[in-house]
Amino acid sequence: MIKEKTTDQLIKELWMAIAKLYNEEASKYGGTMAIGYVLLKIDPQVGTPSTALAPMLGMEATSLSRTLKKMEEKGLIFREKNPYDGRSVLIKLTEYGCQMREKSKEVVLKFNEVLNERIGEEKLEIFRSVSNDILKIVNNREVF
Amino acid sequence: MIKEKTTDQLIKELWMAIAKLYNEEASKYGGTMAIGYVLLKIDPQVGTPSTALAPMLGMEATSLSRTLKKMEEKGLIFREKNPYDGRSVLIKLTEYGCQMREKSKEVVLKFNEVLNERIGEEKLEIFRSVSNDILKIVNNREVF
DNA sequence: AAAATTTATTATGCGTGCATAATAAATCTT
DNA sequence: AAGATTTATTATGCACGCATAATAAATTTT
Repeated sequence: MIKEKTTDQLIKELWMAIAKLYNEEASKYGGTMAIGYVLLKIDPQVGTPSTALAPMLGMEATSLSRTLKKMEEKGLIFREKNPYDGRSVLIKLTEYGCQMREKSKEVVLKFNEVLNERIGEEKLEIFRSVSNDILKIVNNREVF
Repeated sequence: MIKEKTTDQLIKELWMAIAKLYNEEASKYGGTMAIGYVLLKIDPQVGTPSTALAPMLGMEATSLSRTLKKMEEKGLIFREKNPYDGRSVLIKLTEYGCQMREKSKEVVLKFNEVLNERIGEEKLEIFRSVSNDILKIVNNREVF
């Protein structure tokens, strides 16, 4: 029997809790967590190439496709042809999308602000550094 | 624009990466991440009351229901009536379930062992402590 | 004991990510 | 320019968590 909570499960619970909180906040103005994350990565002035979004979000392009479709249906974004590469597309925010982006930004900023206050910059920096180290170990498959 | 990666997104990416890794490992012997986690919480000798499982896993009982059903279909567990509380049920491992539990245990132990080696106990302990602090802040809704 | 309440479980639907396969459009070869 | 290849996007299905509502069974109240 594994007595104390393992680190992996701790990370799982932590992320699930944050996701739940973010979804609660987002649902107050008709959004979702995933949409909020995407909004934040779109440049409100000039837009962002669709190909750049997935890497920025650390996720697969295929996973993004559905979310972008929903965002288009909700009137948050529109697609503009990139004259330099006809396969890629520029994702741009609508006026409504810009407003929602601000809401998402507030939530994320507020949350991270609270973390800074409550945890303290020093410990939080160690936490972030260790997170990055684990991420590298996992992504480079240095475990199995 | 938020320049550096926010802590929440770091946690998201970290968990997604671990989940992916665990799913890869589990799929090698016909399992899944979620099933692995449940298996670990079931006492191989005397079984575990179904009501105790969700809290141990830090998840909702309703979320567990489907996974338990699949585990039953796969022949990993069976349910035994609890004579002391007819509403609750004792979840027990089959022989096959015990074997799979060992496999899951190996994966989790190995992963956490590597973390200890590579990160170092001291930094890892800070990481875990901060994780718990953030978890409390989020679960107590001390943010919004 | 019958009715009301509590508690455990299941059903259903949604959101979100992954993987694989299929499309579609551009680029490269010849 | 025609065909082959690469690259971006979408389609589909699975896993997994949540929420809400519906069931079912026990416990408590009367």
